[in-house]
Amino acid sequence: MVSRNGCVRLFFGGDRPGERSLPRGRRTARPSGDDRELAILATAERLLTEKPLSAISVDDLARGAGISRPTFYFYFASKDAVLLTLLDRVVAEADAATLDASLLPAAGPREGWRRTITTYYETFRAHRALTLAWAEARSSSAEIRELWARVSGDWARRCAVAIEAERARGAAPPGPPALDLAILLTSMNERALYATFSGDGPAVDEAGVVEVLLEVWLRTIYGVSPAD
Amino acid sequence: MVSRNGCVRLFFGGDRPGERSLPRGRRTARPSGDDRELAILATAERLLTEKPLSAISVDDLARGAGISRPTFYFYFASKDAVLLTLLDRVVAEADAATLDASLLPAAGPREGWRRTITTYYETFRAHRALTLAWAEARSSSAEIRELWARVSGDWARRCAVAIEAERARGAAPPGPPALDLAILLTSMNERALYATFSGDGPAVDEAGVVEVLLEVWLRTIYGVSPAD
DNA sequence: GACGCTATCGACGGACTGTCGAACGAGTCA
DNA sequence: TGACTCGTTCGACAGTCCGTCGATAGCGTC
Repeated sequence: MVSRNGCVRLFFGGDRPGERSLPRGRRTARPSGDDRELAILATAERLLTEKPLSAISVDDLARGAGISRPTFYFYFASKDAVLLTLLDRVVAEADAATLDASLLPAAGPREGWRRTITTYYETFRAHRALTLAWAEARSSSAEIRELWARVSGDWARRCAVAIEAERARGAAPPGPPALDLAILLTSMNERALYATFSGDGPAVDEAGVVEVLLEVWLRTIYGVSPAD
Repeated sequence: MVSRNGCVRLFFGGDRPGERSLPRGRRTARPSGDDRELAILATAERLLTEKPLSAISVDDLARGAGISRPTFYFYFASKDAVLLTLLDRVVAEADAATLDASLLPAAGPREGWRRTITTYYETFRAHRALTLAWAEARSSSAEIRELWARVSGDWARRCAVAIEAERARGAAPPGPPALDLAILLTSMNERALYATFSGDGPAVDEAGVVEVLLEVWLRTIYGVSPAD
């Protein structure tokens, strides 16, 4: 009796929403394992829009998917594993969106950076509940922490490359190491978007947050600081 | 049988470390309630340097303080209440440090903002374990979330006032609402320091983080962004 | 010396977790 | 046809943690 995990993640890694394989007409008496899996994932995403991750038990997920608690463990090793699978999907989506955005030609730096920030913003806004759960689970699950570290590390490295390019072509002045700046700016985006989505703590309102973020990015990358 | 909480928080609010009242020589047979309280708090702070908040049980705290688990509940309503008490102390310390820093005259803007950021940084660095626990508990406890919201809100408002003053005296150019900028910059500091302290995810190293943060603040407050 | 306040703990009930082992249905192969 | 496997399911168990109730014990005090 081996858990199906791992396979699940690979499955979703290569999957695009709405592209499920065929068994549309014929049906076996019992729903298939894949249906169960999807039911668990759907239940998780639905419940997360209603209450925080910590208030959702394995039993909730199992009942929501129409199975018993032990059966849940046949599909996923834990509640965190479900979240991880869900996040893999969002990450894939974000990567695709970033790629698309980077292919379009930009009118100028402001336009280019605005698109970069907007892409990031829209991707997570589209999965607001998941984003909040992600932040919550980062404390409790090492795997989720690692996934996050990888994603935000990639993101920061990509931005650093872009900053260096701007410096190389003379559009941006020299300054602190580009990677350090990129890390700080992406950290700011992460934290600011979390605050805006969750609504606790001081936050810039949802309508204006991208423009203000953009302004901070532009001033940081293209501006210079005064000498005392 | 009423829990002592609330009183506890007031007690610590007005307390400075090392200023305990007198019974140094004489001793009652049983350690007093205040001793127990302090023992619990000390145990919590010690254990937090060894493992994350989620890995510490009420039983751990009780045993560490030399009492049984039910007795723990005589002193604190929950594990989170202990953390809240600890955090109140750090917040008081941070407020005092900020006040001290704001009284010194600064040589110029760079020097002034550096001191502001350094104060914030040093205060939390001095209680690294607590800072990480704080972030962890923000998901699970509404009270801790509110304390955090209050503290970081105050902090952002104070910075906004300073930015407006710089604009008023002509040292800083106009730009987005000062409070929005202040919220983003303080969010950046918060997230960046957490990353630097915890070491997971991309982070600027501890030696350099204040200088790079400072550069982002200065460019954002005093710089201008290019038109496309 | 009876009363009340502070402090203490054993024991309980409840929520949740993760696992073990039995069982059941569907396909396959002798 | 029966036996054997494999994927799937769940009841039941053991374990951890939590928060509470009720009994009790010392200390001050009126």
